[in-house]
Amino acid sequence: MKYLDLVSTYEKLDNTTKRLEMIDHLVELIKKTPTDLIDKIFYLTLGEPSWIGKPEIGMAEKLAIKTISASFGIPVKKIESHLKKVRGLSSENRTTDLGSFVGTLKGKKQMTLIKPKPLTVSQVYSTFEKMRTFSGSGSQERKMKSLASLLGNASPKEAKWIIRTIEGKLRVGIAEMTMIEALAIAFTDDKTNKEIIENAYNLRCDLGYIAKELAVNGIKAIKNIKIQIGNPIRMMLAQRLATPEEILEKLGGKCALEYKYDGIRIQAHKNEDKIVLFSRNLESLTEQFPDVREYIKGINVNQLILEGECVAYDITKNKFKPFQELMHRRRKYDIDKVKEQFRVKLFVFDLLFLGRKSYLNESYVKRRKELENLIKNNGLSTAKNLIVESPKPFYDFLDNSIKDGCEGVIAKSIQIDSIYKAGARGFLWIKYKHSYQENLGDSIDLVVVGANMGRGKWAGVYGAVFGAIYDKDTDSFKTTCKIASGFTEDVLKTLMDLFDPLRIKKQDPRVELPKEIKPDVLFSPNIVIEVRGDEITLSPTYSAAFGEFKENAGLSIRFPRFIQIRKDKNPEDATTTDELIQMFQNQNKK
DNA sequence: ACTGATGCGTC
DNA sequence: GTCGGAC
DNA sequence: GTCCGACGACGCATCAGT
Repeated sequence: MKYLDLVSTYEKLDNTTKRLEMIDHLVELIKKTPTDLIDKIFYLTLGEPSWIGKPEIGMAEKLAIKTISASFGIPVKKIESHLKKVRGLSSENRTTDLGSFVGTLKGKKQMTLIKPKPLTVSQVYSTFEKMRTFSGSGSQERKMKSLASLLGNASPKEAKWIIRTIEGKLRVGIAEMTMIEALAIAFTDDKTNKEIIENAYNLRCDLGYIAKELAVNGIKAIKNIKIQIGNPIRMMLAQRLATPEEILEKLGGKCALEYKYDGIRIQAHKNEDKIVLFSRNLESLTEQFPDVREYIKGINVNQLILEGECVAYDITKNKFKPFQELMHRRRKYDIDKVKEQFRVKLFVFDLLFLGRKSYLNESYVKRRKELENLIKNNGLSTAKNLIVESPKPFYDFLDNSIKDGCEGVIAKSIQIDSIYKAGARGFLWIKYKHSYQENLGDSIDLVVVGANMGRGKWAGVYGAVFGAIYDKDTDSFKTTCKIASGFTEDVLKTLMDLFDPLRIKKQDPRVELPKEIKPDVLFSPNIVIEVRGDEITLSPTYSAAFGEFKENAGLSIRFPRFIQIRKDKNPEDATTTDELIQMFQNQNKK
């Protein structure tokens, strides 16, 4: 099979936003793919499952640019400035990426050369597989060589999509759910079968495998896919709603509330003495948390799958440590040392498998009850919970969760149909975070001092904007975060016009930008925007309130999002260093 | 042995 | 993680 | 309601370059 067959599907997908049309194109592709390549098609377009343990390719935009620079003899600087220019220009089409650029380069070069033989799917796939295996000194060079030779044999269109694949973003508007629907139609002529396929995918988490199984053994085999201890299960996610009242209504007037701990989610599998741990995205966490493995080992059951939130805990102060500190535990080396320094607790909140039985289709109430029977006297706790039937106790429980150092609550359906449903499907779980409460005092006003150009669907507008606070003592503006979320397309366009007259070539002397941060464009400090965040964090990067709480650290914002432009504010009216310091102190008192 | 750049994972 | 857009 | 893809801060691993 030619790689061009794949590429032409990509091109078609790229030219439409209609989902039904996309599915048609995918069905056509799947139908003409030989059985032995079906899994590879899936891996090339969606990526391979990470829990299998293969190393990543370890190559993304910058290294792709370096490769292109070497093989076409164009300086890296020139490619980067070209991209910047082109990203600032057009908006209608999505041809402003590195992949398209390579395509045009190839186009020019090929005028004089003989057309290369078309690449095959296996050729491209196996080159990527080979690149994963390179490591150690000189490995980057070898990866670039592999990529360069692939590009050398590629037509302009092939080159474009090879680069997009390497960048890790096809950006054509399809992902797992669309592929599943296409599978159902292609192999069973009945799109309602997507539920069966999705169900199997939830238990196997490898669409390449599912697709091949479907191609070889049909839908019957898919129905037979069952939980295997040691293979992760796709995690159930929570929806969001704006108020506790809405949540209660959605869940039928009553629900269970659980603390939403600020840590990382762990799915633990126990088979006799063998324990494996998975993250939310099904990466292995087994090696990182030997202490968690011990806790699980202590449960007196042979086969078990459960889920919980793993939080860093300060034993002497008897309270949680910030999420940032838990991240010290996500490491490969010195685990035994760091495990003492950052003790960890696991708050268990769900049971998926016990003995020989799947609990996925049991109700929340039953799963929770079984869980509470299991988690006794073995170093584990269940997530704190309460059943509520009205807003008042909801708010009280929420307040308590914040006082106890959590982010908020998860509301869970206690109806009979409240099964464990993988993916963010349905409204059986609804999260409500402290930060959703529209407390005006929680937002901050930042001066915009620069921006980066957007990519993909944001080509032609700013992709992110740099925000700074005002430091009265030094009469200067200190950056504290980038803001990219919360903009509508209209606002984004408005910003282009608004900042056009404020563009400057050289950095304003009153603005302090950390050297790690590289804006595409600089603005003279003028426009103020309102920004909301979940939390103020200690920052190794930003210079706002630098050194105030920690050596060589400033303050930044977790999950910053744009609220509105504040035309009524002058740059000197922005949130000040003192105010930010005050906010940080208040937050840590809780 | 160290630093900076880059990638990739958590949220 | 947050968010908005297209369906 | 679903699905998708724009983009955030931050910590660790890896590699190139010194």
